[in-house]
Amino acid sequence: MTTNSQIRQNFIQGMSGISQFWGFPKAMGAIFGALYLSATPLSLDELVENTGLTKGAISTNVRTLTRMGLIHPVTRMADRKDYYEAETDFYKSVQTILKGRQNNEFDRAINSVKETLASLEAGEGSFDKKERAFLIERLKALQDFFDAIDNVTRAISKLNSLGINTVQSVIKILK
Amino acid sequence: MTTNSQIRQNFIQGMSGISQFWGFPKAMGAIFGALYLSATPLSLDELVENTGLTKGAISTNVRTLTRMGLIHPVTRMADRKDYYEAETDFYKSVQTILKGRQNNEFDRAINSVKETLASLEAGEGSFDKKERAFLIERLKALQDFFDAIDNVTRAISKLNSLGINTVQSVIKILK
DNA sequence: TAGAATGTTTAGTATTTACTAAACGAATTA
DNA sequence: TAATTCGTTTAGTAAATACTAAACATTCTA
Repeated sequence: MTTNSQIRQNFIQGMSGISQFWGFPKAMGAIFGALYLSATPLSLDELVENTGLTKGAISTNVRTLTRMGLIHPVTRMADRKDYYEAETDFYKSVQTILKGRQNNEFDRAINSVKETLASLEAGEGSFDKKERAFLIERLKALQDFFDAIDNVTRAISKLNSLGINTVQSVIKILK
Repeated sequence: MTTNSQIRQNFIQGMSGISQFWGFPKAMGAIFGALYLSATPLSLDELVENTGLTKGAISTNVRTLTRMGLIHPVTRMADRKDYYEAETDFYKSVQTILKGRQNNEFDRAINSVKETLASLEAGEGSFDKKERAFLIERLKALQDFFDAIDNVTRAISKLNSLGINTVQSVIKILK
C-alpha cells in the first residue's frame, strides 16, 4: 500500500534529482517540490518537517529560489512567520532566471572574447597578415554565436508576455 | 606590448571562464579555446603545451568534448598521434549536446513526475477527493512544462537543418 | 525589560569534483 | 623481443560545494 507521505516523498526526491541535473543544489528541488504539492503556503518550519533539511539549509535555498522567481514569500498580517508558495507559471520563472544570469556572468564571459578580438583588430601582437585574418575571422564567428544565444534568451524572456498560442506557433515553425 | 602568446592565453582563459559558467570543467574551455585558435589540428602533446594541463586531463576532457561534438578527432595516416580540431558550426554542436542530454538524465527526471502522477490517478494514497484533484492538476501542469521544454530542445536541434534565415525570422517574431 | 519565537549567519564537515603524477597498456619499430 | 611512443586509467589531492549544528540577531509578547 502506498501512503500519502510516500507519494509526496517520492515526488520530492524526484525534484531533488531534477534540480541536481540542472546544476542546482538538491535541497532546492526538494523545497520547491514540497511547496509545489501544497495547496497552501508553507512556513520555514513546515518545510523543515516536509524535507528533512535543517532551518539553515531551508533559509538559504529559499532565498535563491525566491530570487529565481520559482517561489514567492507570503506574509500574513499579525504573523511573524514567513510563508512560501510555489510559482505555477513556469515561463515567468524562466524569464526571471534568464534575466538574472544574463546580467551577471554571461556578459563578463562574452566580454573576454570581445577584448581578444579588439586586441587583434588594434594590431597588437606580431601575427603575420594571414594568421591575424584567420584569428579575427574565428573570433567574429564566436561572437556572432554568443550574440545569437543572447537573442534567444531575450526571445524566451519575451515568451511570457506573448500568448501561449504564439509560442505554439513558433514551435510549429521549427518542427 | 602584447605578445601573440599573451593574446592566446587571454582568450584561452576567457573560454575557461565561460566553460565554468556553464557548469563544465575549466579545462574543457581551455582545450576548446586552444583548438579554436589553431588553423591546424593539434595533437595531445601540443594541447599540453598550449594549455598547461597534463596529458591525463587533456585525455579525459577531449573525450567529452568529442562526445559533445565541439571538437573532432583527426587521424592522419601513418601517424599514430591523435589530432583534434574545433567544430566551427556551433549550432551543430548545440544539436549534439541537446540530443545527448535528452536521452540520458532528462527523461529519467521527467519520469519521476510521470510516476507520481500515475500513482495518484490510480487512486493510491488516501487523499480526499479535493486534495487528489489538486495534486493531479499540479502534476499535470508540471508535466506540460517539461513537455514544452522537450519541444523547445527538439526545435533547437532542428535549427541546424534550417537555413539561418528561418532562424532569424523566428527570432524576429519573438523580438 | 525578560523571555520566546523566528530567521540568518557562521563554523565545521562530508561529499563531490577536477585536476596532477605516475603506472599501465597497446601498438610500432628496431 | 626489447625499446619507444602514444593514449588511458588509476590513485591521490586540493578545492569547491552543500549541508548540519549551533550561535546569533531581531522582533514580538508577557
